[in-house]
This record gives sequence, C-alpha cells and structure tokens, in this order.
Amino acid sequence: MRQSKSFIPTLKEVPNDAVVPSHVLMLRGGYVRALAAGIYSFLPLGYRVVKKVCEIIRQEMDAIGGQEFHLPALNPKEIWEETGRVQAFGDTMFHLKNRDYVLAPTHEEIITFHARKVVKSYKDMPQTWYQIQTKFRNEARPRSGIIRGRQFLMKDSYSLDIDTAGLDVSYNLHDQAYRKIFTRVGLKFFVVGASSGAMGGSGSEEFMVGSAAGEDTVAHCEACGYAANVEVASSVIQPVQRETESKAVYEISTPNIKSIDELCGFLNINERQTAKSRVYIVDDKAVLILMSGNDDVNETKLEKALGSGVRPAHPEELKAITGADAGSIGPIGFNGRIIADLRIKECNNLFSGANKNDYHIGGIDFVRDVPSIEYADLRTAVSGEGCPKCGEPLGVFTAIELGHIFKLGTKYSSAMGATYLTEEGDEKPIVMGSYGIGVERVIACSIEQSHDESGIIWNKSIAPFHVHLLGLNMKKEPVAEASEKIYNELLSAGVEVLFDDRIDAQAGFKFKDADLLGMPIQLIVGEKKLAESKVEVKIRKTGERLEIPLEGLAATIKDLIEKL
RNA sequence: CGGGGUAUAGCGUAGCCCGGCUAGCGCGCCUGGUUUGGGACCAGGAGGUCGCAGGUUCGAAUCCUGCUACCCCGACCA
Repeated sequence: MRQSKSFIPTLKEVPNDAVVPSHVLMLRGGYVRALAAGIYSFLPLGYRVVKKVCEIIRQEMDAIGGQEFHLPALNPKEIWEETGRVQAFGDTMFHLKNRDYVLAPTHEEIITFHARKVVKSYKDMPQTWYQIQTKFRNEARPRSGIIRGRQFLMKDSYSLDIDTAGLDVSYNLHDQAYRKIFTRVGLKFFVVGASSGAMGGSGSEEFMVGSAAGEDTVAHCEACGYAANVEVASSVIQPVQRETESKAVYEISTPNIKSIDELCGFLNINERQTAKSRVYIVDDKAVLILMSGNDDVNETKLEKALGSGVRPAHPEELKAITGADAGSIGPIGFNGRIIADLRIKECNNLFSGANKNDYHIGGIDFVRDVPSIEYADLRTAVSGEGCPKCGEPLGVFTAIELGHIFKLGTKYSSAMGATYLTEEGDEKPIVMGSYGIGVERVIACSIEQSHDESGIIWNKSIAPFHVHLLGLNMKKEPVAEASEKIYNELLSAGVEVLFDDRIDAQAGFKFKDADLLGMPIQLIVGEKKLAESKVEVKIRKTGERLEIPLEGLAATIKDLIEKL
C-alpha cells in the first residue's frame, strides 16, 4: 500500500480525551477515530489489524470443528423475553424506539432459537456454531478507548451437546483453541477460574491479560500458573507468632495518632505487633474486624465468612458503637462480635485502640483478654506473597478479560424448549456452552503489552503490514527509483508492505511515523547506503539495525520476517 | 446512576478568578522559495456561531441559570 495515497492520519500530539496507552497510540497512529463515547470507527490501517485477529480466531475455531454463522444484530424482543434476559440485562440492553426490537448484546437466544428448530436428534450433535460480529451494550460508562465500548466486535461460539460429558469435550476444545489464539497473537495471558455470573451455568474460565487499564485485580503466579481474582485469592504469609510471656494490659496516651504507621513510629514498634480495627455493619449489628498491621480487609472474604452482606460503619456510627473515632478503636471493651484475621490467631502482646480517642492499649492477649474472639482468613493478598499452590512469589495486578468460556448447561435450551430425542427416544434439553472473545480487547491488549514512547510495536501475526518501506528522499531520482523497484519486488514476493512514498515528508518525519505505526520491520532506502547498493533494516522491537544488499533483497526480507 | 473535571480553528493550548477581545500561541493546512537520515527554514495566506440556550451588563470567551457532549474515579459489567 502506498502511503501517499492512503488515509493514515497520524497525530503528533496526544489527543485530549485519550488516557490509556493503547487508546492514545491507536488514535495517534490513525488506526481508529471516535464517533461518540464508546463508539469507534476503524480506519483502514486499524481494520487490517481487526481482520488479522479475526482470521486467527477463525482458523482456530474452524480447527475444532466450528462453523461460522452470520447472525442478526436486530432481534425481536420476544425471543429475549423467553429467557427473561430483557429484564436481566436491564438498561444494558439497547431497545429500539419505533419497533419491539432490541440490539443483540450476545447471541445465546438466537442460537437456541435456531437449534430448537433443526437440532432434533442426538445424531445432530455435537455442533459448534460461531460468529464474529458486532454486539451492542449500553454500557453505563464506556472507558479506556476501545477496551469497553457500547458497540464492539466479538467472537462468540456456542456448543450444542447431548450431555455434560459432551459439553466437557466442547469446553476443553475451546480452552485449547483459546490458548492457541492468544499465543498466536503474541499475548502474555493467564487463565482465571471464575464464577459464571449472569450467564448462568456451572463452570467457566476467564482469559486475562495484565494491564494498567484493567478492570479486575487478580493474583497470578508466573511459576505455576495459579490465578485468581484478588477477591478470593489466598497467599502464603508469615503468621505473627505468640510470644512466650504475656504482658499485662496497659493504656498508653497516643495524642493524634491515627494510622498504624503513626502508631509504630510513636511507640517504635513493628506493624506486626499491632492489630488494626475495622468496624463493619452486618445485619444491622456491628462486628469488629482485627487485622495485622496494615493488612487490608477483603470484603468478599468477610462476606463469605459471615454469610451475608457487609458494609463499613459510617464515622458517626463508629463513635456511637465504640465511643471513639477511627484510629482509636480496639477489641478491649468492644461490645459485640470480634473476628480477627488468621495471621494474628491467638497472638499476645499486641497494640490496638483503646476505644477512647488518643489512647491505645498494649499487652493485649487475644486468648486471655478477648475470649469470645473468632478467626477467619480475611486479608487481601499482596504482590510478593507466596503462591498458595507452589510458594513462589505472587503478582497482584489489574488485568483485562479478553475471553470467557462457560458451561451453560441447559439454562437456555430449557427456557426456550430446545430439545432433542435420545437414542432411547427420550426428550431432553440440549446441553450448551458459550465462549466469547473480545476482538478489540485483543488488539488493545497487544498494544498495552507491546509499545514504547515512540509508538506501537506490533507482533507480526497481527501487524497491518510486515514491512514499512521508507523512501527517505523521494525527490532524489535514485532513491525514488530504487524504492519503487524494491516495493514491487516485495509485492511480487508476497510481502505485506506499506510504502512511505510521500515526496513532501522529510526523513525524520517518516522515521517518527514509522515508529508510531509500529510495523515489525522498517526498510530504509537512503541515498548514502544506496551508493553501496545497500539498504538499511530496522527491527522495530529491538531497535537493531542491519545493512543488507539490494541483491536478493526480497528473499532476505522474507527470511527476516520468518525469524521474527 | 453517584462524585469530580473539561468544552476556545483539524490537533494541542493561552486568555476566564479580576468583563473592555478586533480572541493569542505551537502543530497542521494553502502559495512561493530553500532544504532533505530522527517530527526542517524563510516569506506570504486561509481558517473561530469561544459546546448550546437563556439571563445580567453600555459591553460577556470571561459573571449567573439551564441543557448537551466528552474524560476521570466509583457503582455496574455476558
């Protein structure tokens, strides 16, 4: 493709609205443009990337026997009413104003609709049906550019099986296909077991990629692959040891000391010698939670331990319940249920609040002084702590969900009457699975994982072009001539090449654009090297530069691409 | 939906508190010339309902009211 005739509107400055790197670079590189909040147009270069990602997905889906469909985005609302999901989606579903149609946010109902008409016998299964299409969700807050939009491209596949054993097979095939897809596009990903949420069903896994633009916080172990949402993740830590001798309880004046750090500084003690207090309201009753030092309470774990919803007590409530403000609350004299984190189980000689402002208490022995105390795992795992599976250090970071595979079971087939006859002649609901991949997220995550200050660094599998040919000074006859010749040679050799043949752009300008656009290989044709019958290659990823002879250039380049 | 912020030329911005604007600057764009290996230089030029509507005032980009759009944090998220 000739750049002089292409629409690639690059931007030198960072657009005001863009924050996350992938968004900034796609905008600056002329890959996408926003139309409205969460609605983007893919420009020619961006669409090439979309097509490449889709093609990889398509190949891997076809490889496990998937059959591609093209399904309507415009759906009669009544189909969605059969499964109660008009209500379940609520405001997230787009409704048309002048007809009882909705815009499909996913396609389980449509697949089930077709399945119930034609899949009538156990002999018709298994089936894997998929589509790569635009879906619509009225997100309350679109964000991070292309990562969370109101309109987005999604590969969704649906498996139809006669029983759960069949579903397990389909599910595992998808699991394997997904690993291949994400590996092929060059992403560093990991897999988290997840709850299946509003989709219903029994088992599911999320395919995640670490990113600062992520919406979930996860704990992940590089060594063994353990991964869990931080809400449920556990970790191996050093518990606080009970000392052999318990001191007596004593009150200490601690004026204006509020935080654990201040307390430790004031008393010259270690945070492990302290018990931090948090008061939660559970079923209208106050519960005191004690954590070691600055350990964070994990509210999901707390809710699990208590079996019902919790909320932190308001400041006014704290005063009424304990007689003190946050910062001076503790177990001694607390009237109510007290639960401590396992890390400080049966500890002694601890410091905590006195339930009196500006006072703390030392020498607390949970066994002696707080006989009614209970213990539970309540802490939030932190980076560097031991993996619960293998003990190696865990990483805790935010991540983006790229793909999600579910075992749906018979939720939709039962609701919509999609049944088949077994070998014995019994009527049974089809057992289904549902498997999604966010196409834009694959692209955004690739950029999030692979860029530098200058721009994008595409993995060759999804780069819009493999080679960016830069004719440095196209006003010089030898350069223009050689560049043209090379361009044609590469095209004939089947190399995907973007040719910067602009005559009015200076060398520096072309270099900057090339780095921003991020093709894996830059082929630089300049006057000086040309005099020696050579051109220069720059590997975008490493910055490495090579001089290669004109003789046999196309073959050399193909070789280089191969090795990337 | 709750909280915060922003809206001035294609992009990035100054001016707004403290009204006097004929709205300034950089990039980009057009013309001519020079330049040509890391976002060139000189000269000339075009481009603005200052988000929209109303109000206050002799006078509003600037003050007030309402609305809209976009961004961020949170809630939500197949």
